[in-house]
Amino acid sequence: MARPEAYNREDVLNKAMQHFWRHGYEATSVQDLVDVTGINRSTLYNSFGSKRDFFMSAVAHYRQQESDKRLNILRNTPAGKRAIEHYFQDLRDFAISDERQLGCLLTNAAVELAPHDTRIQDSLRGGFLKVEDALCDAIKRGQDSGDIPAEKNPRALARFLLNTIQGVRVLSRSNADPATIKDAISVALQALE
Amino acid sequence: MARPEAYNREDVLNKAMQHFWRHGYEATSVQDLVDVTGINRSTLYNSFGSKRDFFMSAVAHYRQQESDKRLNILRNTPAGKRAIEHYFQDLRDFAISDERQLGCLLTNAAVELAPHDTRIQDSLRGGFLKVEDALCDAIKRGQDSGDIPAEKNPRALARFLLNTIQGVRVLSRSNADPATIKDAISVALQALE
DNA sequence: CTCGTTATGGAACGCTCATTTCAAAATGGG
DNA sequence: CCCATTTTGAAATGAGCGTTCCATAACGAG
Repeated sequence: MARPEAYNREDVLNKAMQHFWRHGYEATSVQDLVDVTGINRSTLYNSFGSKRDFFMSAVAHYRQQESDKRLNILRNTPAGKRAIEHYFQDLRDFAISDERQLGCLLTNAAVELAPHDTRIQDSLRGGFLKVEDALCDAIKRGQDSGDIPAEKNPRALARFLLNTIQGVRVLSRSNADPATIKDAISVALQALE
Repeated sequence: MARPEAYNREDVLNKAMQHFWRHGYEATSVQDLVDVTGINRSTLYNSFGSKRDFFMSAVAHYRQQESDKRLNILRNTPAGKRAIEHYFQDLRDFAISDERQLGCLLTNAAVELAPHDTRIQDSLRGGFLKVEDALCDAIKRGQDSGDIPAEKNPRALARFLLNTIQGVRVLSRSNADPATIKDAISVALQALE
């Protein structure tokens, strides 16, 4: 009953997300978004709202595509300790091969925008909490099966691991020596012993 | 033999640093810098160069004022383990009382700019390496005095602690729950046992 | 007191920013 | 086949960006 859209929403969101991920929010102009997504300015404003709205959608898209993909490793591996080791192995492999220095969109956005935008801050803290909770569940599974010492506080351990993840995201975005990242992760995982 | 400067260089650098620290690079305009430092536009360009140059100077100023201040805790406490504990206690106290969500200027700059500016990236990596080296020295002192297990790899441990610091900087900038930061640090320090 | 030198104030530069406007184009139901 | 509805394209908006320019002010040396 009306003219159909000439673009694919998923595709556009993905391209915008990639650009924000690499360049950050402020350094990305609406013109950049027009160029990289291939859609028209009007289409952008009609379908995705303001630049800030578009960014929020890109963050949500990231949480669905990238974040959840990695969280599922954590949730779908029954053995808790193995789940965590697998998760950090993936994190390490991505970090040391991250030649474009992407880091993590959520971490990047937190550092750039969290102090000035509570809407984004809340979304990001929600994303971090999901990771913390998934880690905590995995730790408890590991304790139940005897792979992780029962006397450890699972919540504190999960928070520590979340903190370690954030550190790795910063280091890989700064183009740190891969050995630094490897060492940081392998020492961190000693906390499970 | 010529007109003297009407401003104090240290004072101007300090005010600019504070503003960049809180707002980041891109979100800070030259007009903001003029307003916050009180100096004139011409004076700014004559004495500090471009906005990017000014930012580099602010980062250098931060490394001298803030970073070195904390590094001296690490270097001046003879007992290595105590030095590290004291350093992290300071980090924790700052992080949980960091209501303005400043985080660390070096970390913030790394996340925002490192992938796009090798000049800044090199400066920041240099700053991180100084922390890593100071931690490594402190660990070795702790091992010599028997406070830290001798079988631990001091370099790997130092890198792990550096990574932990970066994580804390991200979490405090995101306005994380203080308990999260406390847990992350106290579990991390178990690595010295 | 004057002159060379440097700092200052403020206007002006051209450009890019995020956002809006509006007519033209493209559809499917009646 | 045409009309109601929505998307699309391109131009325009005004504000703000980083940077430059130049006349004026303020000093120390001679």
